[in-house]
Amino acid sequence: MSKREATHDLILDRGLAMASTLGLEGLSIAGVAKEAGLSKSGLFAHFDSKEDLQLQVLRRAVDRFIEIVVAPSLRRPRGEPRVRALFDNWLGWDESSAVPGGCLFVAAAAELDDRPGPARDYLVASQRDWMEALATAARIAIEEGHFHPELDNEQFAYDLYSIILAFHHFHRLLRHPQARQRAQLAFEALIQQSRGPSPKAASPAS
Amino acid sequence: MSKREATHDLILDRGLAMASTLGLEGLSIAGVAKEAGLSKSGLFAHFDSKEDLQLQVLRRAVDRFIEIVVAPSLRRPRGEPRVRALFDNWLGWDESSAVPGGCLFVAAAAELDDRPGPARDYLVASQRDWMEALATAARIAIEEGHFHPELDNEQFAYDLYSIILAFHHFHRLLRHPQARQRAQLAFEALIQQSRGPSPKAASPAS
DNA sequence: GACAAAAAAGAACGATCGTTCTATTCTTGC
DNA sequence: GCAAGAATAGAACGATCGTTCTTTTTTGTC
Repeated sequence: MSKREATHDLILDRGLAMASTLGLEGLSIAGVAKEAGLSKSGLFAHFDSKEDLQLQVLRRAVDRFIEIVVAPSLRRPRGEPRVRALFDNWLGWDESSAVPGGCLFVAAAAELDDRPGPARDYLVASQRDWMEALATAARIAIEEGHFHPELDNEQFAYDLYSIILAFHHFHRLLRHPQARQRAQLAFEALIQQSRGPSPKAASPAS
Repeated sequence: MSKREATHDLILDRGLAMASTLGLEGLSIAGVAKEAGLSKSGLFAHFDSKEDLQLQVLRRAVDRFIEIVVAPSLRRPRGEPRVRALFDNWLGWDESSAVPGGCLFVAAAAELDDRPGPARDYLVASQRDWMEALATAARIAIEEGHFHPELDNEQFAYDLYSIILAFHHFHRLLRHPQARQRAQLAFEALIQQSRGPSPKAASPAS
């Protein structure tokens, strides 16, 4: 690895850590430069613009997420065990040293949801990929006979995502001591519900 | 209402709308001033600092949330009807004209979770109040015989919150057309589960 | 170890930020 | 309608922002 690549890597890692606590917009060239032991212009030689830095930090976050969450889960047996691994590793991601300020995607989602541009486009695309990966994991669990055949696997992905988002909210903002336990109870209830007969027939009352 | 109060009110309403799209940190004195038809210094006469403006905008958001979500729900019958009203109005809040950029609390949560200060303190306190209100609504539904007597009402509050957070994520970021329907299906499943025998006994497998 | 190329530093730019000051305009009570 | 006071405008501050330029240092190669 050339010196350029090594420095580039270091910048992105420090930038990712900073962005997780300060947000993508909170990233300042001077701040990242200082953290990486560079001057502003020294850092700037690696990027076309601040927008470019933000985008590359987002890409780095996706890379790390795949390393920490996705890849290990794919090495687990198909079906429910893999779904459980996805959930467990996903919870762990939020406390990973790669993102000391908590999941960057949650922070970026709030920042970018009304700001069009390449960063938003990339975030949306990667989130859709992730949702499809979750739905696929559920579909495999159906094929394996672990989940009920009529389970709505897209709804499963939505429900799983919602548990994690609430965990992030209670853990990071409210510092709720039982956040993880709440998430795990919700997950077990979801698994239970996914095994049983289709609960989709619930008729809206009132 | 004095002129001062009227201007103050206008500033906070425009500030709230701007903060919902740009975030609390994205609020600039110059930007809010322009939106309110004032000069920078004219606006500044109403606030001690930018931090003060942010805090007061947050307070305004809580006031509006109570008007739009909480108060109408409390006028509904105790028990499940009130729980349903809370959920419906909460979904509506995210599309209210008061917050054109989506729920400010979600945006503020991501921004403030690592930034200590009065704004964070206030957000955390108001979120805890809201969680207790949700748990109380569930407890009342138990008392009314609508929900199962052994339902964990704090877990119910967690589950309800998670549905809304996912709705916000899918609706605001991914612009998912079925976001609302997904949220409603999840809500019906939660209600169903809250009526039935306690599902807490799910034993972690694997 | 000299030399060419690559990488980083340093200085400076215009713009915008939050904030403070003084001057001006508008409201309000008589 | 006039004076007193409140409300706002305007100008200016130091700081920081992203960005560009030139100069210096470092790296890798024969």
